[in-house]
Formats: sequence, C-alpha cells, structure tokens
Amino acid sequence: MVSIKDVAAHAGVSPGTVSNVLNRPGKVAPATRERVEAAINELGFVRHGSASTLRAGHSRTIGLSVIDIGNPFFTEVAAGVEDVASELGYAVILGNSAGSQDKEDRNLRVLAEHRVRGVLITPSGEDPARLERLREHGISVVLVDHPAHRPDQCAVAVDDVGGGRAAVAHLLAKGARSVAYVTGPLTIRQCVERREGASAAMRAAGLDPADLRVIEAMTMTARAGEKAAADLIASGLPEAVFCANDLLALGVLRALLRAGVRVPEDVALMGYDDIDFAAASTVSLSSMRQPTYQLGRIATELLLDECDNPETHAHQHIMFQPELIARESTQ
Amino acid sequence: MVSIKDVAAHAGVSPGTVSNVLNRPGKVAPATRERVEAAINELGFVRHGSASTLRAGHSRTIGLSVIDIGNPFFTEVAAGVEDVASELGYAVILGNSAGSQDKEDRNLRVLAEHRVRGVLITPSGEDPARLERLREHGISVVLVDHPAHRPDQCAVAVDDVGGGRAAVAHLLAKGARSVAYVTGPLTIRQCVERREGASAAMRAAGLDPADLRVIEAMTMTARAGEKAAADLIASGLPEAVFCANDLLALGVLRALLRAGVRVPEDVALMGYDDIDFAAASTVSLSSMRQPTYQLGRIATELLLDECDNPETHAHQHIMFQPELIARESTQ
DNA sequence: CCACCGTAGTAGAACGTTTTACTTCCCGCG
DNA sequence: CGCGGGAAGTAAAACGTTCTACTACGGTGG
Repeated sequence: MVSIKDVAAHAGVSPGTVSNVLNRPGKVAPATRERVEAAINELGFVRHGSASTLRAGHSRTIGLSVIDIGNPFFTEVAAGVEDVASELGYAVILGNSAGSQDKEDRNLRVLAEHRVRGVLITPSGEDPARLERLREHGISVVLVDHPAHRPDQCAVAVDDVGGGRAAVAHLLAKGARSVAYVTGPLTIRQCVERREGASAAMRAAGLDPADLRVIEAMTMTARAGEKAAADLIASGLPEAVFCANDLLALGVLRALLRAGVRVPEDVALMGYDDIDFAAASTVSLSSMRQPTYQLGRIATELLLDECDNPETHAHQHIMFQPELIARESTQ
Repeated sequence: MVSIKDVAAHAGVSPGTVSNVLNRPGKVAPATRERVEAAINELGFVRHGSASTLRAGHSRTIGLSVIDIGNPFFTEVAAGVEDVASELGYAVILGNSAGSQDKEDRNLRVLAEHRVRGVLITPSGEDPARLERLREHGISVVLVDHPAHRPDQCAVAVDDVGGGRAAVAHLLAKGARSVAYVTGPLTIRQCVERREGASAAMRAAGLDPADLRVIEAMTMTARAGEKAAADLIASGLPEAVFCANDLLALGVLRALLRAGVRVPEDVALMGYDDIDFAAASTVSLSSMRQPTYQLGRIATELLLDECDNPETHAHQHIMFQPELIARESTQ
C-alpha cells in the first residue's frame, strides 16, 4: 500500500509537504505542488482516512439512523442526506433501526466507534438518554422528523398536527359531516398527532371531535387498509375517510371500489405522504405532501454547519408545513 | 476522551491487556477481565475505530453503491445488506450514484479512503476499470444485480432474459397473439435483456420476434407509462402489453382504464418487479417478482465471507430466477 | 534440582497521517 | 552591512490502537 511517505520520497519532499498539498494547497509553492501531485497520480496514492481521522481528531463521516429504510418516506430523506453529504465530501453511514430500540442502540454504538462527526436520527423511541451519550462523546445530533428534545439541538420536523387538521378541514369543506380516521398503531407519534389535528378540525367546524371514528390498524400497509375499509362498510360508511398514510388509503380505496362504493361521490378519501403512486392510482388520491427530500437536505446542512462552524452555529428547530394535494378522491 | 490507557490505569493493568479483553477475551484470566470490563463501563469507554483500523490494517465497514436510492428495488436490497452487516457488526457506508458515473467515482474514492473491507455495487456503467482500481487497493467487490465482470469475483444477479421470456410466455399462454413491450431507455441493461427474453418467448411460440412492438419511454415512471399507453391506443391496441417495470405498467393501466379499455378482457397487462403497489392497484397487476431483499442479504454474506475467510472462500456467480405472480390483469 | 512448558501479563514499536516548532533562504529597509 | 520578517519546507512528536517479543512465575517430569 502506498503511503504519504512513498509519495514524499518519489517527489523529493518531506511527508509534511505532501500533507500540505493535500490539505492546504495554498501553502505550497506551485512548482513543488505540481511535482507532488504528479507523484500522487503516478503511484495511485489514496489517503488513509483512518490515519487522518486519528491524528486530526475528527472524521468526514456522518451517521444516518432511520426507522424503516423500506418506507419511501425515509428513502427520500436519505436521498437528500446523501446528496448534501456527498457534495461536501462526507460519507454517510446508514443504520436501519427497523423500529427496534436494540438495533438502534447497536447502530449508535457503531457510529460512536467510528467517531462520526454527527448523527442524523429519527429516533424510534422517546428516550433522550441514548442521544445524550453521543453528545458526551462530542458527536452532534440532529433530529429528523421529530421535534427537538432540548433547546441546544437542531431538529427538522413536519407539522403533523397541522397536516391532520388541514386534511380533515379539506374533507369537511367538501361537505362531509361524518369522518373516519384510519390510522396505524397509536404508539407512533405521527399517527397520534395527525389524529389530534383531525379532532381540531372537527372542533373548528363546530362538530364534536368525539364523533371522529378512529380505526386503528396493526400495520400501515395497503392490506391493513382493505381490512379497515371492510370494518367501515360493515358498520356504516362515513361521508369521508382520512388515512394516516397513503398505503392505508390505497387499501381503503381498493376495498371501497370493489364493494361498489363510489369515490369520491359516496365517500371522499384522503391519504398522507403523497407517495408517487398516490397520483397514479385509478382514482387519483388526495394527499398531504411532505418535503421529504428537503427534510434530509436541510437536516444535513444544519448538522454539517454545526460541525464545521461550532462558534457561529445557531441551533434551529425547523417545522415544515405539509402541503395539501387535492386530486380526484376528494373532488 | 477516554482511551484504552485510561481504562488500563483504572483497572491496574497494561493497555495490551485491555486490548486483549476487547479482542480475545479468552486470553485473559476471568478475574482480570471482569476488572477491566468494570473499568470500561465506569469510564464509558468507546473504542476508537480509526485507531483500530489503522493498526489492524482493516476496518469493519463495507460500502454500498446503488444507482437510485429512491427506487424501491434498491431500497429492499439495501435493507438486506444492512441487516446482514449489522448482525456481523459491520457498518455500511451508503453511496447513491444517481446514474452518474462522476458521482459513482466520487463515492468509490470516499470508500477507498475509508479503507472499507469491501464494496457492494450495482455499477451504473459497463466500465470494469474503476472496480479494478478498488481491487488493487485490496478491497473486495461483489456485483449486485449485475453479472460478473471476471471469474475471480462474486456476483449476484437476477435472470432478466428469463424473466422477460416468462412474462411474455404467460401472456401468450393466455391467448394473446400480438404483444407490445413498453420499456425504459434501452441503454439500461435490464431493459435490453427483458426485451431479449420477450423476443425469445415469441419465437418459441412460433411468432416472429420482429412483431414485438417496442415502445421506449425516456424514464421508468407511471407518467411515462401513461404516455406510452396513449401511443398504443392511437396506433391500434395489441392484445397484451408487457412493461419493463411496475411503475410503467401502472401508468399504462391507468390510461387504458380511462380510455374505456377493459383489463384484462381487452388487453392483458404485465409489469416487472412486483412492488407493493402492484397488488394494491384497482385491477391488481401481474408482475415478475425478484428476490430483492435476498439479493442484498446474499451479496453481503458473500462479500463478508470473502473478507473474513479469504483462503476458503469460493467465488460464486449467483443467478436468481424471477417468479411470475399472476393477478387480475392477466386473468 | 534443573530444565522445560504453559499461562498471564507487560513493554514498546508500529500503523499513516497531521501539526507544531524549527530551519533555511532570500528580500527589503534603515 | 546587519537585521527583521515572510515564504517554503523539514523533522519529529503526537493520535489510540494492535501486535510481537519478552518476562515472570508456578508446576511438572526426569
């Protein structure tokens, strides 16, 4: 393996000069710099990142810990993260907690061992202690799609209460007076907050929030949505259905159409997330769009700013507003 | 920051012994080991991965370079990779080439600097030279969803020719005699090979492969599928349509239904990939299922076996067969 | 009683960078 | 002519592990 010493010998300079060419090219006379660069190319030298990290005391690596890499939501976030990181020469270590605290802990430990510069995380539980441990090791943490645990910390989230409110307000504005909320497990923060928003919209329209019919599915999949729709049909259809995500909504849509229920004439329907397929479905689906890619980009920019400019960095709590996309299912 | 020396001092042993506790606990007397472990917990020691990598000469990190992290296909692959890596204590560095050779090059350089143990890659071009450079640096490479470049290399792929053949054979078996192939850019290997398979199926059924009507879309999205369907309608519908992926197929389906064409009565329709939405669509979509998650798992297992057992490791070229999933769109 | 062995642990070099303090050399100025 | 100072580069010490060679010590067999 060719090291900085080999390059130095080949170019007739000292290792320190090679290091300077690599890290502060301005400090080296043009002629020498060219000689060193030629040597680097000739020998095919690649800097040893670990040695550099060890000596410099910090790496050019960040960690990304998500709850479910299979969910298009997180995938888009990851794309935003990866783009920014790659633009700035940072590597991204990916961790998928798959909803398990154990796995999340394992991943965080790996990140700590790698002395990552910082961590972007959508925490799977509500225990801030584990993140405190990272901070004690000098690793910055930015929360993604989650409100901040504390003031001296950056967080980027989307207003789920506001999203739920807007969705149901839209349904009510279309004339619906009875609304059902098909949700995933109510252990999930997002599901709970969207319900709160839904209730608020009912209240604002002069309806009793207690009349919001809540159907809780075990998973947030299309199949679970079909089952929920069967429940709805059996117990009497509402005029509108609001689903906690698009997969549930697509399942509901399918079951309703099969049962001969017309959408939106008989029942209006809203999803959440605005995944690609929402627009492509046979009756195109109204949904709440979240700026997922931006979420990833901005979280990463905040994190790297916090790492690279610790003295000027101002911690921010950013709350995006989701955008209502009205399509055929609520015409 | 607490180092191995602090732990050693606290436990009254030498740093070497702490290292032994960490890496070969069997070599240390139980009493001493416990003392050291207590010190580790008390001080909150976390091993410095870079120092370890530097001295040991290898890291516990692998690289994953994919073409499009937004595509559910790669997402599932990534989930498989992450699961295996995490089980074996490896970290995964994620790279998204987004179809650009430049970005892929940048990512590979970052991986080389990190001295990753190995790289899993779905190459975005057909230039094996860049991968050769990794091998020269002692980094193993396993190709994912791509046939091997050379015999002394592992590769895990899915039989796209076979998949195309099976799909079209299925359409022909349902009685269709004229078939259209809606594909993405024919610069993409998968699109080309699926077409070859389609042609082969025509030939096998005694039809002229030249009669396969090929519609090439610029992108592989639902919107592009809708446009392709408009072309088909304008120029006379075939009895069956085979699409190079599910997103295209969903777009075709939607456009056909809107135009009053019945599926499958008037036109039979097949997609490819069997993404979740294929089953959830209003007319559920027949598709070719690929073992994506397994692809990621097995590729990672091969890579780590190659790294950890270089002497016993046997290079493998694994070719999965896709599975035909018949649903309503081809009943 | 001595040579030998195995076990448990230690000392210290090494890994490849970065960085600090230092040396040269040359230029301009009083 | 001497001196200060900047520019360009060097030597060597770190960074935190791992690993090799070595010591110490008790037990065992001849």
